[in-house]
Amino acid sequence: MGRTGSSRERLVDAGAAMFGRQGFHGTGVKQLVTAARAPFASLYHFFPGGKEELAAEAVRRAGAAYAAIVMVHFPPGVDVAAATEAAFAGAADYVRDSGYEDACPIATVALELSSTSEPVRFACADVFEGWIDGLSAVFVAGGIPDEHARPLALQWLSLLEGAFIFCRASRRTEALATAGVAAALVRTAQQRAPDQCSPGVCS
Amino acid sequence: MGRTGSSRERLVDAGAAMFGRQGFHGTGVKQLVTAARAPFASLYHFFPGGKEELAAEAVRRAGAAYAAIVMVHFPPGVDVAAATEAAFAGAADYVRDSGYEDACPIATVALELSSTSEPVRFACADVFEGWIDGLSAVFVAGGIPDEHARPLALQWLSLLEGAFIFCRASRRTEALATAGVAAALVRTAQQRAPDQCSPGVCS
DNA sequence: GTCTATAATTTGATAGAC
DNA sequence: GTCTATCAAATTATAGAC
Repeated sequence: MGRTGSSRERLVDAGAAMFGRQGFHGTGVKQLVTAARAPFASLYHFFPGGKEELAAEAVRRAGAAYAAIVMVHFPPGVDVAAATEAAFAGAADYVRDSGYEDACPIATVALELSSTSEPVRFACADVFEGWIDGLSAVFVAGGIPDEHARPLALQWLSLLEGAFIFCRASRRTEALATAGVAAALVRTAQQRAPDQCSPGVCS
Repeated sequence: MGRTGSSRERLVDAGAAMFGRQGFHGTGVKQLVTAARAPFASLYHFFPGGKEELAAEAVRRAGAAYAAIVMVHFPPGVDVAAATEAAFAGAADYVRDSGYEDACPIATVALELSSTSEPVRFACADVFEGWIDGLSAVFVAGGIPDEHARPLALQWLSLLEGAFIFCRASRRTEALATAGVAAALVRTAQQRAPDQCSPGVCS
């Protein structure tokens, strides 16, 4: 985790990494402060709400970091379908290279806490909404009609998140490879006029 | 949970329900035996491997039950696209009606334990593989070319699993509705000859 | 802001009688 | 197979000195 930044920063970074890999309930606060090389008391000094408050902030940080990783594949002017293929291929490499430990940094926490912690659920929803908005924007920039951008982004991200689950359980990248092909269908929408829209690419 | 079946059966049923909703680490063994109305000692009598061994069997039971729920929408002769729309609409109703607590019964456990419990990871992978095979079979029966069936099933399930995550976090059904439209694209593959296959529906 | 020590509870799991 | 009692460890969180 390194020793960069303040104790507070290191706690959030450690939380982003550990909650993402082990989940919320699978990560102990002692393990967390140790990994962060932060004083134990600092956790409750900076986050009076304890583990839950730290998790909410860790989710936001992990979400922002992951958005940046995905958006690297969408520089201005890039072909949307080609970028999609590259993004899914990159995700597959990343999951495999981590020994199938690292995939989506917030999905596990989202599923664990969406029914029991409103602050964390809201943080997850907020991160997801940011991803949808970001993808929609690059889709529009890439020539996708405005009204198709959001549903396509949602389908694109659903394919990615779902495939992550299958890849981690099977320890194979087949699901991400296959999902990437489907996500690249954005090019189909790109080549159609809005009034000829095929069911499946718009909702 | 009822008081049907043996203690062993009730433990597995309770595990299937509670691990699905609260995750593995979020469910305590005491809470579990209480819900199952089973003697505490029975857990370790029937499952010497403890919580982990019970979880592996609960995953298999929950997976089989969920497959049945989905397959209800695919009776012999049904139109695959129509069945897909019905299945996703049914999933959206189910998630909403549960207060966004119940979605995929094994996804949370799969993400929590895929890196730390080989028996549970394998059970999840096994269940997923069964779902893929089952869906592939109904796709083939519905006229999808053999070589397209498995990738389509994987894409279909990835869309469902991913959308579940977004729906639970956002407490809205938009993601499932949108993913359902994309999944219904199977009809596109159905109407194309294998050699004219569009990228996105085969891999 | 960080230290040490510990409170208070819960956890998963076991022992031995019946 | 089930009972009661309990263990040892880990858990989140807090108190009070510095």
